[in-house]
Amino acid sequence: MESSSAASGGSTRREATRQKLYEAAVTLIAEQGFSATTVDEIAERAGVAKGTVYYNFASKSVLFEELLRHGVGLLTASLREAAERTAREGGGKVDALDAMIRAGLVFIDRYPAFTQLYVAELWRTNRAWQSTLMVVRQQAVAVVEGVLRDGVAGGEFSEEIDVSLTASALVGMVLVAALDWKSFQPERSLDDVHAALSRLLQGRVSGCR
Amino acid sequence: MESSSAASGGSTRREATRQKLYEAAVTLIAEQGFSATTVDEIAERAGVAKGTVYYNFASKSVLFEELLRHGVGLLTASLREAAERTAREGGGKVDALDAMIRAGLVFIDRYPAFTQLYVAELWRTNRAWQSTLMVVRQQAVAVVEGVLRDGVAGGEFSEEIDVSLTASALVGMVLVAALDWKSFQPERSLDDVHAALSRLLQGRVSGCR
DNA sequence: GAATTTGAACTGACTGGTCAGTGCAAAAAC
DNA sequence: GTTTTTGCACTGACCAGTCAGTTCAAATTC
Repeated sequence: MESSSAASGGSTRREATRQKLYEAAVTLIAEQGFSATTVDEIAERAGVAKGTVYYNFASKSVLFEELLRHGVGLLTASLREAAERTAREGGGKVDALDAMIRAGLVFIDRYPAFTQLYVAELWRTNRAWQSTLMVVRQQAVAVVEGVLRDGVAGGEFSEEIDVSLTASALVGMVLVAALDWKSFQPERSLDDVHAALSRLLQGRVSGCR
Repeated sequence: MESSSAASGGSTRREATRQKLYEAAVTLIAEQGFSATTVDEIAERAGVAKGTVYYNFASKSVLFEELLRHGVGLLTASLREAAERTAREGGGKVDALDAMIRAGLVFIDRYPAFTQLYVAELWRTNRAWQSTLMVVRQQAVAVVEGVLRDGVAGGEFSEEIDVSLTASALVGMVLVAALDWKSFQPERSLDDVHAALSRLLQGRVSGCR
């Protein structure tokens, strides 16, 4: 009979409160950082009693860790989807990279606070959720690396390229450009930003005389 | 007879303790974040009493702000020097960009903790030192933008490029690649990393078939 | 050149406040 | 009638910032 649960993951009501808590936590932590954000603030912004936070999550750090997992899961899925879509449509690996750049921009456009918070935590050492972060980072970067590797194997990219470093650099390019976009020129359109990054990717800035 | 001070900037002893405090603070804050790092920890690692911190800096945030200013000052000077050197040696703007990439890598190689901490704070809003951070960021990015602008004016780069976005993207490329290098593949050489990024800059990954 | 003074630099115990996490009885939702 | 949420008082640890007192090297005096 499965009692009162929705299809997959537990009761709907509970899921809704958890979602509210995620949303409250993500913006507050993006603004202030993890330690500077209090559980009382999170509860207040979510419109929920403090006790409810602890009814739903074992601790403040657990809430944060699940938030990270949840967010990066969305990003990874989106990147993977973009790569697969171009493959289905018969595009080359350059098109796949370009589509992933766009997917990254769309993600950041939609979840700027999450991105901000993720970047702020990624290279920290000595934190409780460091291992979670590493796992989850690898999932996302692996998608980009996969496309690069396939491109090299298929002769579309030079054999000289360093897959993992290039993947990091591409991620960095999109990440920083997008965060600056959102922070300092939020009025610009996504297409505009995408065009600028495409141009850079294809070496039309400094190569290809 | 000018009493007990050394030539220019206040007593030497004081300057030495401030330096020790900077060094202690930068690593601790890079590891744990600003709020999670206590003044007691900073004092202990610097081998100094807590009171000394407050004798030398008005508050924890002021210490941090001065640290930021100090660090970004070093970076900006280094980028500017790289650009000027290539100009003196008759290199083009592509060479200047390449030299700045190297200068960025050298800086991050030398001050990884500072870089880490800077990235973690850069896109936060609502923090006391936000305005300091903006000013200081602009100084560094402006150097890259200047080279791009000159390159466009001199016909070396396409007129289509978006200067400020491209500058952000380039900074991001170097930043993320270097942080990943230091965090996950620290055994690699700087030349190696530099070569990979040069290749990407010159479009030899996906453009220029 | 020994004795004394000066003051910048430093010390560390202490204070007042903040915050994660708890406990629980009653209400609401399902 | 079970699950979830509420409201709120409470605890104990932790921490930024303070301040009365100490140190010591250079300057001054004798």
